[in-house]
Amino acid sequence: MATMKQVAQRAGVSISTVSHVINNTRAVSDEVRKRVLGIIDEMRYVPSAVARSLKNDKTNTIGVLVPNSSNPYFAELIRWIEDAAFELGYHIILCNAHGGAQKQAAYLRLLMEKRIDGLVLVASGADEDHDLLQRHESVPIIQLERALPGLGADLVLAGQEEGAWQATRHLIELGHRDIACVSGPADLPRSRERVGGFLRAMREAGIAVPDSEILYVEFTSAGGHAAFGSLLARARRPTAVFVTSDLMAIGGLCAASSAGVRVPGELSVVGYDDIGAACYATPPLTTMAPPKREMARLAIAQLIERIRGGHEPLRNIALASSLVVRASTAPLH
Amino acid sequence: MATMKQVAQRAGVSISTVSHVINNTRAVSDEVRKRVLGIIDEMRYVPSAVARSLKNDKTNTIGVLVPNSSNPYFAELIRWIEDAAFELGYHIILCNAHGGAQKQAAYLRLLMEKRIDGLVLVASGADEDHDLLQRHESVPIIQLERALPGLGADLVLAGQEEGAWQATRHLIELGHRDIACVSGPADLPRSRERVGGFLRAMREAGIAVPDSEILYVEFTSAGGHAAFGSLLARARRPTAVFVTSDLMAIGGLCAASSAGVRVPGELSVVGYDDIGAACYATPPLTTMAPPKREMARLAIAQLIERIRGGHEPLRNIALASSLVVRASTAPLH
DNA sequence: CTGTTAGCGCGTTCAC
DNA sequence: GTGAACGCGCTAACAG
Repeated sequence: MATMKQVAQRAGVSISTVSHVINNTRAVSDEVRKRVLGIIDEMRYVPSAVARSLKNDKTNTIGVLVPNSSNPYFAELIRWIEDAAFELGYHIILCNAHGGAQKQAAYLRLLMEKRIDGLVLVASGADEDHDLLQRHESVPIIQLERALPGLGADLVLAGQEEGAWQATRHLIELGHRDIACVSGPADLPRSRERVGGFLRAMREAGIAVPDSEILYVEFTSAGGHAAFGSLLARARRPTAVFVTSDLMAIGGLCAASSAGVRVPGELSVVGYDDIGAACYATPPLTTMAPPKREMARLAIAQLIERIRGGHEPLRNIALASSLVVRASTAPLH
Repeated sequence: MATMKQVAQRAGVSISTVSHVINNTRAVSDEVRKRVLGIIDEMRYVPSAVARSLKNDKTNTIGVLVPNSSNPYFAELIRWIEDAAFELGYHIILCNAHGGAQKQAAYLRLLMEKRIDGLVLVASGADEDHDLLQRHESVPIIQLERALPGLGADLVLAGQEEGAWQATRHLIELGHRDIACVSGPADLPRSRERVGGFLRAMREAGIAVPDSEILYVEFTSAGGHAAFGSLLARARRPTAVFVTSDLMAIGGLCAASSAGVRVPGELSVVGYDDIGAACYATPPLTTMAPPKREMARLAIAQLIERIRGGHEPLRNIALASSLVVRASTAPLH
């Protein structure tokens, strides 16, 4: 690939002149400018971001570390993150921690070597992440949804406890009292918060919740399917279920359908996340919708402000999620 | 962030010694090695990949350009691409063309500046992409699923025409003859190939296909929903539908359910892509499954071989998709 | 076994 | 309006 030097030589000017016509950083006679531009085009010269980065000590790159990018919720989040970053002239290095604390650590190391300008961290919650605290050194971090204990970084979230509370309220207001909760693994903070909101709503409504009404399963459609399977096999079935993610809820809907249980006729279901598929589930899923796009936008904006040297105290930005009522919930009988 | 020079100074050795202990690139006395390693740890020194890249003329980074990363099919593909790349020591820069030829061009430019080692190109098909031909200069490209006309690059695909043929055969073998086809926009090559396979299967079976039996809609669940809406409102309804993507099929299933049409009792539906949601649709969707993981693996392997200087003639790697029979298809009456 | 040195491609003084 | 020269952090070829 052509270099600036070659361009300069070919155009019969100095390297610095070429640099200046490229960056419009000082006056250049029209004649020289045209000539240089011509050569650049002719030689298909493309400036090297890596040399530039070395000089300027910034890469215009931000790392995005998520548990699993193929999960629709994260996929949608990433899409908006990418979008917002691109608007502001940044690129995304996509990193899937994918469960392994090991892979996550490897990625963090690589990101540091790459000298990313900032990091978007969507913590899985399996808190092996303390390694971060040591390494992040002055690399601005924005956390999405979940604050790592002790990591001094800004945070953007859409109150999960509050959202779960709201979803549960919806069911209670429809007259339901026998409400089960299907949650992801108990050790994930994301699960814990949502279950917390559920419990608070129930408590406030004066409804006792036996332990048996809360099922902890894998954070997948398969998990939801299994949970509904056992729930619906009971002698006394709940009349409604709050499921802490749409992915699980959709699995549950599938199980209900096979079991011949009508939703919402016999069973109301409300999910969480408002992934694209929720709208076309059978029946269309009532769910809590976090403002994914806004979260991404704010996260990137805040991160870039930090990158540009903002030294304000840490910010926690909390957004509200909204209940989207579709067809999977109905008044009790 | 600490630099190699500082480490060397602090350890009382030369810069090159530090370099060599880091890269294990020549013998270093145990004593010195330990000392240097100690300082490195103490100073939290992390080598700079950008300086290294400048020197070595490679970045260990590959660009991934897709139409829309939040589409579950692409999201799943990306996840496997990321996985395969990571295994081989490469990172991913994620780029959403997202429709705009403009954004795509901007990204390509940026990727060239970043000096990516290779590019994974999942062409949207809207062939504004000819700009590529000019710029890609010696940057190895691997195309997924669709070959850009005239771009001299390797290709990995899972025969779409063949897959569509197979899906249609499945319906025909179940006894269906009134089979409609719901396709994405007619101008997308992806759509055209799949419709082609459908038509071939029908023709081979001696079944005439009036134009009215092929609906072209948006490549989304909403599109599928709309298509099924109009299909099911007809006086004479098809008994089966081949839908060229699961996303559309799921939208269709939703429409069928609202219309009170039983699937597969009154209507068989087969999709394409085998996205995660297909398995938990209501009913679980019969669909063609491209070997996404294998495609990603092969694509990355081939790309990296090119990066390492492989100069064999261009390769077209074609893989077979497999039919996954679930519960959305049944014998005719 | 270790140190010195010359670039990699670019931005940026400083001098003309 | 233009050019020469230094250095960003690192690797590698060349001495010792």
